[in-house]
Amino acid sequence: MATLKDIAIEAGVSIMTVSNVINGKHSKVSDQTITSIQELVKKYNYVPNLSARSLSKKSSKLIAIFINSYEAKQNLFKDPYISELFGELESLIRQSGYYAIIRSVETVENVSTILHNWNVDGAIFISQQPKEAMNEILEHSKCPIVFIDSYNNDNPKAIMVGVNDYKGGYIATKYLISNGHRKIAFAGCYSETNEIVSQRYQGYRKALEESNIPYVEENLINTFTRYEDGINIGRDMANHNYDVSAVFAAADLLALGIIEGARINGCVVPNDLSVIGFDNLDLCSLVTPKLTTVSQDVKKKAESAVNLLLDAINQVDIPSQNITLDVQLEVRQTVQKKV
Amino acid sequence: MATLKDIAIEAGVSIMTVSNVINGKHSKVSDQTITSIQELVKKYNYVPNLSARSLSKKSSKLIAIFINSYEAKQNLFKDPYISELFGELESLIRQSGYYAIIRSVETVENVSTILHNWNVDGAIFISQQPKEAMNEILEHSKCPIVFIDSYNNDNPKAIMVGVNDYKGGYIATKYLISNGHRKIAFAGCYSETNEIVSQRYQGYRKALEESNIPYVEENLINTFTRYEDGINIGRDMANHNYDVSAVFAAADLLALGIIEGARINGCVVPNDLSVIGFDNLDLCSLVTPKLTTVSQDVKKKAESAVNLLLDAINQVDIPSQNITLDVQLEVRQTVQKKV
DNA sequence: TTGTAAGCGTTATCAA
DNA sequence: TTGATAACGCTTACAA
Repeated sequence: MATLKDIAIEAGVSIMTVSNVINGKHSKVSDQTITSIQELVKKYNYVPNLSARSLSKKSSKLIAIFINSYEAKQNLFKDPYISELFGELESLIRQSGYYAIIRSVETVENVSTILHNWNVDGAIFISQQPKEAMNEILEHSKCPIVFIDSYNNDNPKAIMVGVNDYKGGYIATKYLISNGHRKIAFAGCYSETNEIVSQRYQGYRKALEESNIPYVEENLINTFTRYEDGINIGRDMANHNYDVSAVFAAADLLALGIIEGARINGCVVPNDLSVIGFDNLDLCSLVTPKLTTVSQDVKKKAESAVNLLLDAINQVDIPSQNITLDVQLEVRQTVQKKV
Repeated sequence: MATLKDIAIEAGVSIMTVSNVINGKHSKVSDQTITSIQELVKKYNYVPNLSARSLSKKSSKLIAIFINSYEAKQNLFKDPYISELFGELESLIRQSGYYAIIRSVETVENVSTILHNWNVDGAIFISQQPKEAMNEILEHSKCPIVFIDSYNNDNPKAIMVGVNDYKGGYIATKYLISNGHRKIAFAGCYSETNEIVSQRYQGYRKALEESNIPYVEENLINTFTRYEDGINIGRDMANHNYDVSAVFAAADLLALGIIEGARINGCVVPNDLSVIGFDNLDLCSLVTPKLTTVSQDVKKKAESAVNLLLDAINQVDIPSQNITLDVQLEVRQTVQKKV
């Protein structure tokens, strides 16, 4: 591998002159030497050693993408929402001239180690982090970090990108109610620490309340959000283990599973059961019946995350640290008027 | 950030002593100093600067994962097979003490630049590469590279991991024939350069030939392999644009799309049409009817790739450079005896 | 058991 | 416009 030194020697100039040409500081070099050096660069296929550059500049052009190691003991990349988001992020990072290092993490220590190991310029978390973890991570790091889909109002260092989960839960439930449903289940991975789902759930509760529909505890179905989990719930619905005419599922995959599980057991959506999902995966408009769902714009989410991060890296003044993207209802075919 | 120097000063020893402790070369340091240094390491949360280490060791502990930028103008991570494979690879790389850098690439030059920029120890391609691209990449790189799902018999430097695509096409078609089908379509992204699909196709042809079934050119359906592409094909099948009673689709997603497209248009699988897919995604056994498919073991594929790569990095003698994993037929519910 | 010196490839700083 | 020098944080090789 050719180095600056090699080229400098062959060109009969100093290393710094070559370095300046490489870095486009043309004001500091004569046109003559520029062209002669550029030829040599081409001839030897010179590419800068980024470890060396990183060492000397104290900035690596690396962005770390972190993801939780497992959920339900499963490769998280099997989740189509996560994969799509990841693909968009990678693409944007590359187009911005950065390099993406991907890392699944189990503990908080893992994170700061990586951050310092590689002198990364910034980081993005693509799966939700509990508030305590966020605070600990932020405390130990000096580079900006964007958290996607996390909630934390207390820490000013936290840069967050998310969607209006509360509104999502609200409009979905409202829509079911406006279609005459009053017995509505909420299905999702509900827990104190899962703010996303809590928010969607709060929106659901609010909509019920506004219509004076009494809340029924049994209608909160706490579950993982994989397709197979939905299958089980759909089966239970078909078997009338729940007294509901509609379900709001906090993830499309879960909703699709519910529909399938119900169908297998003789309960047809939307005739016998109305279902709304969340995410608006491509799949929603391809299956039958097409899934009515709360849509979020994954591309925009990725863009917002990368833009915020780059602004923070470049110390651009950011109007607001956080971005909450809007959601909207995609009305399709899985909700029917209750007669 | 604490450095070796900081710790050395505080401990009143030389940098090298600290370095030796960090690297576990305990034979070279007295027990006393070891413990005192280890305390300081903990106190200052010392983590080694891997850029510096990489620079001086000429090895980075980085493994690059490459993927083609786009297919059908689409984020490739939307493909569940790719995502799952990627997730497994990331996990294995991490567990092996390496760091994964992910990069989508458009041109061959991109690749060698990254390889040299970061001094990566090895690389893995997770989407199929044409032979010429492989050769060019290998020529310009000195680190070992594993190609998943690529075909190249000519280049001894190429390390390849794949599945027996030919056999997959063969057993799928054979199974359809044994169920009385004689008019069988092949659907896939067929082209001269797409060896995977060509192999599956050759297997299909071979099976037809063995049963003296004349080959019908119209039954080769050349298509992208997304769900939505399948929808269109299924519709055409329902409308009898093809004179077939069965389809072998070169990807599960495509097969599922075909089934759905057919169903929407009044053609029920397996009663009116038999379908076999390829990959054995989790989804196959969750949908109705459950998809009969040629299964490949994605986890094993990822393991094979990482193991071969690590062996090559560590110069372990490898019995064979290449691994071809077996495939088998998963008989489920989408093939019916033709009456 | 401990330490010294040189070098990895680059950039920043300052001098010529 | 060009170059010399030091520095980034670490490891290798060798000396004490």
